[in-house]
Amino acid sequence: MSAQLTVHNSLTRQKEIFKPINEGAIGMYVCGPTVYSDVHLGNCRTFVSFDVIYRYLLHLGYKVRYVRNITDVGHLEGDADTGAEDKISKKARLEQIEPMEVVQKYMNGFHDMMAVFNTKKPSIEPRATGHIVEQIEMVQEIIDNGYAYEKNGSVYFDTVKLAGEGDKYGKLSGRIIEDLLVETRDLKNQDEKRHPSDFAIWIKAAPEHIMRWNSPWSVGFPGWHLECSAMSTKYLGTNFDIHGGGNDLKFPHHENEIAQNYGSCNCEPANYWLHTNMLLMNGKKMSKSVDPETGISNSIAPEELFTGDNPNISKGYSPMVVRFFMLQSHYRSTLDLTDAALAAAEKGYRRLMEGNKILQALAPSKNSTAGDLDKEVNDLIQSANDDMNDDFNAPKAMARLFELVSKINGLKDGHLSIDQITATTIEKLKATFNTFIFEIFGLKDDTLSSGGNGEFETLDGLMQMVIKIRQSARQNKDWGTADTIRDTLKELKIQLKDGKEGTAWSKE
RNA sequence: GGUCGGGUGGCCGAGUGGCUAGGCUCAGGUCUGCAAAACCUGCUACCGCGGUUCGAGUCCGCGUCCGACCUCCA
Repeated sequence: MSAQLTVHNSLTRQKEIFKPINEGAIGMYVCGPTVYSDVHLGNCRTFVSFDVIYRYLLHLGYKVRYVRNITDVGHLEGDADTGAEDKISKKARLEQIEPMEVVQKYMNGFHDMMAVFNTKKPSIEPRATGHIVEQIEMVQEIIDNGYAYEKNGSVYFDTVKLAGEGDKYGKLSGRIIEDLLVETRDLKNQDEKRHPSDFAIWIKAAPEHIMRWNSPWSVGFPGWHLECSAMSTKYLGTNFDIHGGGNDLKFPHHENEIAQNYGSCNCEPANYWLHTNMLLMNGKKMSKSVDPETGISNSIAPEELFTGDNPNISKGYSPMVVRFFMLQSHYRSTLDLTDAALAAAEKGYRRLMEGNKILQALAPSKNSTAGDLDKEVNDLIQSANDDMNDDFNAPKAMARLFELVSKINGLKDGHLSIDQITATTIEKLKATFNTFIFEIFGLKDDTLSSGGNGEFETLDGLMQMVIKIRQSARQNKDWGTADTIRDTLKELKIQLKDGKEGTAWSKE
């Protein structure tokens, strides 16, 4: 716990004090999606995790250039050899449309989903096809430096040469070249490679391959790993602060990225590598294959999660509930998505939002003194900040907020005395909640009618009228009318809460 | 087989040497016309076996189970 930001660096496998290259500014590159199909829910978790990291860095006052690419060429099915097919190309062939149509369609869908999850847009979102020139230049540099060789129009990275120069190849993933040799299966066109662990950085296009560009070596297309090296270098420089991505990208993608950067400029791209862990469902990896016993597949699309139209869940959950659910675990831990866990998250999310509403309406006492409670509250606020500094420990910071919610409810209930908290502390608490919930965690309060244009005011006015009518019925002991009003509202998913100081309402 | 990471109370999930995580569920209570909400109280766990230590979910060793990557998958 300290005021200093520490991050877990995958490269060294330990927490390190974060020091940006240029004071006050941060360059961050995160591997974006390959847009050949609808966005995967696990992918959403990764980007929500990095969204919180991005938001927190901004909150700390850093100027952040956040680069997240769109992979629209080069990601192959199968090994990166000429026998395999580009994912985008394949989809275009199957759907009989232009590759760029495939890309546009799924990129739009991806952007929509990112908006639904309330993630901030990156500063730059470069596309691989828009940087073919840069990639060809990088291939040439790597060849010139002797780290790559051309064979039959394709260019391969010489992993053996790099591995011979210390720990430069395999450092991130903990792999050594001898192991790679043993593990590698029978691959097509292996004879073009000098070593099985070598990987393609330029691939000669097969006749049926639609996406192709001219290059000094052949009409072809860049290897998948190359785009991230080229684009991160272009927008963040040869050495930048943070590189992130899903855990599963560590090898081969990120390892090869590092290799390419060494090969082209003998420099290590990022100082800190951050990797998010996987999202599981019912304790297992999500998989579209159907279980022969149950007849259902262990997978769910984001839309299905919202609508509830999936056998793995009992009802739909709002995007903010899902985001809250994701925030309750650390980004480096696996997260198990189950119906029960989502239901729990939904309740917790509402408790947090309700707590904040009560807090914001809280009036400080005029004759208050800083008692024990004042200190407790200040300590909890400090802890929440410290937790975020400790490798972005959002779940722990969240726990601190819930402890504060407990205090807030106590104040509302009269169980705790507001005289024990100074007006300054109340103001600080209000600001802290708004900052954490909306700015850092990126949640939105969807328990309110969020239509804007005074829609909420209208609804609230109506509700106050209904509550008044019910109140007079209650005073006349007309329980039938009072309960009819309550039950009817419940059907409309509006809950009435009878308290000591009158009745409040909220949307479920 | 190799590499990496895990096994925490009914469920989810923090926590790296001694101090209540938190959310949800469940049980009892306060309040309430009844209910809900809110509040209070209770349920006090750390895969197994060794070891280090005054003291270990927390460090070390072995075993065991699970997941990821190595092969398309975030």
